[in-house]
Amino acid sequence: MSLPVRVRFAPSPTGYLHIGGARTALFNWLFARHHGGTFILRVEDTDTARNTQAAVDVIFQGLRWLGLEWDEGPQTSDPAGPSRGEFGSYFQSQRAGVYRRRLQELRDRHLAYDRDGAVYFRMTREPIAIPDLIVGDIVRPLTDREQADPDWVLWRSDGQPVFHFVNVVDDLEMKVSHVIRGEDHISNTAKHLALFRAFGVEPPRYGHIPLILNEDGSKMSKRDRGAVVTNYEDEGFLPAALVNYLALLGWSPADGQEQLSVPELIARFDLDRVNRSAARFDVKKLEALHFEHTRRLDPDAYVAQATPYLKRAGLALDSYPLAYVRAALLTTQEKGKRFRELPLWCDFYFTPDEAVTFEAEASTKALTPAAGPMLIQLSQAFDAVSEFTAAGLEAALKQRAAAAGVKVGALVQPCRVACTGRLVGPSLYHLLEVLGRERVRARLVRAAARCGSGG
RNA sequence: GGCGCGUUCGUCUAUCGGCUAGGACACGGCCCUCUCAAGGCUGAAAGACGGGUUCGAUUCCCGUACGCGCUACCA
Repeated sequence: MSLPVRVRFAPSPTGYLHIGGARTALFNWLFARHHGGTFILRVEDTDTARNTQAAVDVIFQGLRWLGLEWDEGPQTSDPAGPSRGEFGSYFQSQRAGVYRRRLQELRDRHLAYDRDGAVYFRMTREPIAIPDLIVGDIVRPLTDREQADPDWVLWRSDGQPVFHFVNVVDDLEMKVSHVIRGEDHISNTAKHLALFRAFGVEPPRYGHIPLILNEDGSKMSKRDRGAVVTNYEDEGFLPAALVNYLALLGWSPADGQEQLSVPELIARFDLDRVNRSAARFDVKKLEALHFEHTRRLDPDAYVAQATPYLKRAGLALDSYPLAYVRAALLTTQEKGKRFRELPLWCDFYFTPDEAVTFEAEASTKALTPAAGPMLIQLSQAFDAVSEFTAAGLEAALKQRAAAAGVKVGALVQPCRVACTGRLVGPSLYHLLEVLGRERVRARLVRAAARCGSGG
């Protein structure tokens, strides 16, 4: 590893960022960060019919959400816009001159020639050995078709260079040291190696990583929800959790530790512990990691992450004092839920007392005729509490239960439903404290009246 | 069809010839408990198949099956 590490992620802007592409980007990024190298973003936008600036934005947004900042590459999604790095442009659509120059170079050396209006590469007739950092050394003999005619097209008759050519030229020009990409490119590598040889330069080192499959083992297509990175953002997964999960698909640290922060991943990631076999995507495990990462978040970060999702869901957070919003959200942190489902756990904080709605099952189970008087008594007991805190409220409620000769649960559930409208939610005493004396009183009284009427 | 890559509990994985095959997620049971959880303890669960090599194979080699990739003037 004498040369400086330079790796690249080279997506084609097709309108979405594939989860497999995201993991390829992640492995490249981790490898670069681990070795103090450079992570390059290059946009392969040669398909002018399909590629749009909006599609480029989707990729940028996905990478940024995951925290995969690039050291070299475009600064804006406009192909003609500015870029960072000395080897730009980083949009293939802007690099026609480079490709033409390189093509001429091959022609001058009689390694490229015209046939039927296209330019062909004079491919080696020998089997090609592909050294791979992950799969091991592979020898790929020529296929029967290649035996008959090993040469292949570099430049189409319509005036466009082909993928294999621009890919190699760019890796060469951008001084890429390691190519980490999906194993679907493993056979293509023979062509790429031959091209590097034709240019008379040392090829990069290759590492082909296995594919990601659906949960049922089928191939992921763009139609699969789980294949699209934005869906994970919409669902409210923590990016650090997705990064952690993705890293574990095909790679594992020597000691088997599974919860890893991004800095830990950077410190420990390397190619020698990457697998060779395809892995299925298991949302349950992602959820488990999301749970762990979420609980470990510092309170301010948790509030900052959760807030946009709740606003998007229509909760009027802005109508409440910041301290109240913060306290309310923090009662949900230990639940470790996806942010998308957070409204189920905290919408009652942001609902006027008279507008709390009771779920049908909650109402029948907890707001029984017998519960009415108990709620009134509980309300009075809470009024008598000097400090309206979780500890004080817990003591008061337990005292009330003992005095009434009922189990604590017989009081807890009616109280919870009265205040939240639901049977599940954050810790009761904590949510009462956050709601405060006035709101709690109003809700208990209102629900008590409802008990009498039989729902 | 040809060539290449892959194959350990349901899932992700550990194992670099000695394994009573370990961990995590998911699942079952028990405990704890203000709901749902979480947490603690615990249970069930794997080496695709067939040959070799070896004192000994999950580990090395070959074959078969299955999956995937490439085999384009797609990327």
